[in-house]
Amino acid sequence: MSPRNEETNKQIRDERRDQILRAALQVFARKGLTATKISDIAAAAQLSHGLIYHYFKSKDEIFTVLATQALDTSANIIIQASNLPATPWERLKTMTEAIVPAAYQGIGPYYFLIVVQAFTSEAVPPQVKELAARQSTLYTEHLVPLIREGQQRGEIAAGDPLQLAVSFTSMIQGIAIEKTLGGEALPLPTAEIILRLFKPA
Amino acid sequence: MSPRNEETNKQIRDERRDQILRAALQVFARKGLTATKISDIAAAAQLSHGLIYHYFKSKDEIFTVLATQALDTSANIIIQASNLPATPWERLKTMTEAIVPAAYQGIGPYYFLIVVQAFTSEAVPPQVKELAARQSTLYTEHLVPLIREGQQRGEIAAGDPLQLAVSFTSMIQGIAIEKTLGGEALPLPTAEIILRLFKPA
DNA sequence: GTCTATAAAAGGATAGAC
DNA sequence: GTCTATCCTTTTATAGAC
Repeated sequence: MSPRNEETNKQIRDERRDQILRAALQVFARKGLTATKISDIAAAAQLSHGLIYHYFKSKDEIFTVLATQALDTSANIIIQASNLPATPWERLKTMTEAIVPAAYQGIGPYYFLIVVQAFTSEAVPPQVKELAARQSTLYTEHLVPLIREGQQRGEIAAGDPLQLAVSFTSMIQGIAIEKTLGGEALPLPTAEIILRLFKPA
Repeated sequence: MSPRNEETNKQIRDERRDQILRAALQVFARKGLTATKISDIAAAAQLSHGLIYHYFKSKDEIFTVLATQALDTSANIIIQASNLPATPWERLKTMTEAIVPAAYQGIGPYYFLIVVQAFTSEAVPPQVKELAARQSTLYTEHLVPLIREGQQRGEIAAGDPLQLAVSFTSMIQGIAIEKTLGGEALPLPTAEIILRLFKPA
């Protein structure tokens, strides 16, 4: 029980935990929660399935951790950009340009797919369902005033602000889905194209 | 074995088959293929689970039937509108206005969710995966020339036609997802808003 | 900390009665 | 045509060895 062993062990534990989460993220994104077997995660992480249960209580717990990370991250992008000292249009632009790379690059798309599942599937743990619902209202609470303000300044097309907000989030989610189809790399919409949804006629 | 009994039996069989498919459509859409238990479908259809196997060979077969219906229907909308005798913009408008009610009304959204699953989940039967891949190329084969033509006429914004086609299909899929969140009825984008993606600056 | 072997449960699919 | 009871595979989760 020397201090050095303690520390080394903690490092190993953290490393393993991360390893499992990284592996689970990709399998969950591709197959969904229920279709993912613990043995799938174990294989992807190159660990025995027994060890998974040493680090997590259940499959649902792993999914919940990942979904929480994903939902929090996306919420933070919205909130941060909403509070910038800039015009509504510029804030919307900044927001979109922050989301686009997150949706397109690296492991970002996997997280988006987890979010999609959190929103769409009833097979998800209740805790995740609740969090998703809360985040959904959070989006509109930040986006709607932003859009309304932009409309008053004539920067954004007229119409129901909530409808525009829904259009925006729909587009983002749709892109994340499209991103996963592509074994071939499809050319995904740029921030400029997405922002056309808000352009006055 | 009188003719009357034969006919009546056929009616009953057709009725039951439809009943099962209708029930399965909604459960699959909400929970996904793997998370849906045969007993879920049976409960939704108000039939015993044993009877489901009298009409279908397996859970996968039911899903495959529904996915095929859904993918064929969506492909037909694209193809039909593509071949109209009208300007590219008008064809795109017709197409969008045909998709919007299909995505918003009645059981349409459920079918869209099945399509989303066909595209995104690896847990889906291989046959469905192949069909989805084929439909995906079909979309672009019809949309890309349409967009290119519209660009030549100055009706559609410049840029990679494939990228615009992907933007369009992403938006549609995203809307179908958003539609299912809403216990509360969210105001979904109109065809007019969707078409802004193609509007020249 | 990690693995293998085993128990326990869940769910898909079938058989046979009505 | 329909249901209930049963089988059996799959998968989750645990126990114990290393």
